[in-house]
Amino acid sequence: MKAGHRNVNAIQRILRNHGLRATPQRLAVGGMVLPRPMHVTARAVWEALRKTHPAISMNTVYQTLGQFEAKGLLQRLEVGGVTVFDSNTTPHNHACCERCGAIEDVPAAGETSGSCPRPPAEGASGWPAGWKLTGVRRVWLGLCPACRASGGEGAPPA
Amino acid sequence: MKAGHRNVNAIQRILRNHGLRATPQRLAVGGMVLPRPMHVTARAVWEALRKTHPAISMNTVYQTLGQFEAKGLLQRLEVGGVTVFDSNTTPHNHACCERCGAIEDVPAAGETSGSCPRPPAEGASGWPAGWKLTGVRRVWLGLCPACRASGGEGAPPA
DNA sequence: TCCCAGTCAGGAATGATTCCTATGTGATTA
DNA sequence: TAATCACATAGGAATCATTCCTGACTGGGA
Repeated sequence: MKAGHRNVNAIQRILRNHGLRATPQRLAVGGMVLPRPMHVTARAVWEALRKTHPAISMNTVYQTLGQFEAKGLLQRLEVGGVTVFDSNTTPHNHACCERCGAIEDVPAAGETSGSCPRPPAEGASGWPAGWKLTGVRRVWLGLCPACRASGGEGAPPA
Repeated sequence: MKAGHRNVNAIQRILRNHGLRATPQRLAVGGMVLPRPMHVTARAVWEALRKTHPAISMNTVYQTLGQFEAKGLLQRLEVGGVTVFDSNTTPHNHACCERCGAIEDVPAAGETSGSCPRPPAEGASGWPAGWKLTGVRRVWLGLCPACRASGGEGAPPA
């Protein structure tokens, strides 16, 4: 849970490698989201960081997350009407719980190989006429294990 | 362009069949979005209907669209950070222009049959452990024909 | 040490969506 | 046809996420 110096140095290196100044705020945001794949909202980051950086503003969090996204360190998702940042930037899909909003990564495997992370060849059947496709987002909808277990198969969200 | 009586009657029938009162506002919303597949935002509906119903409120539009969605007459999409309602409720995918935000339906054909509109068999490789999947949303990202033609292959959104 | 670009915090502004409430209206029943 | 009631509507306030603006601050190079 506690970010050691090794961690901080690693984040610092990542930021500098991407042309970003390693400010305390950015190190804090990076130290929270970059070490492992996770999904967070801007608000969640802000609330978590206020414990260690009481003065940090939402503005800074949004700006920092936006910069991380621009540098390819994060991926922005809009799932279930919520904007979340995903620190897993490899091609993959997501499952979204329709009851609690939980999001889980789903590997792109198990589908027609290459059909998910990359668009099909232009002109293939089903290709929207005239479009230039560059990527695809796939979101599975359903119930997460917790909601499924709590008999939520039809119950409304909490 | 002009909604004839035949059209109004058809909408009226649809509403009643779905247990909804056929009020003028609902007929107006339904007459605009139901006759043919289209993608609209709540605001677009509101602005269009103000011409014929100057007093209609956003509240009513949101509520009506929400009811249509609840009855399965519309499908709600969140694409590119915008909420749009799609009157094509058959299983299909969407292409979204990253420049102008245009949305186009993409038939589910041309992919592994059954892999898109329906989730794979539970337990298949790539299935998120413990989840109960009920559906999938796939969005192709790219450039629409218009933006592509206007040399927008790298230009920023207007 | 001075200067400058990049950062930051705070607050205002914007825009979508939802909530609240009094009033209006369609459908049902007598 | 009139009375009644539940459902709908309009209007406005409230909420929430996100962005914009501004002035102050900071680290690094000249």
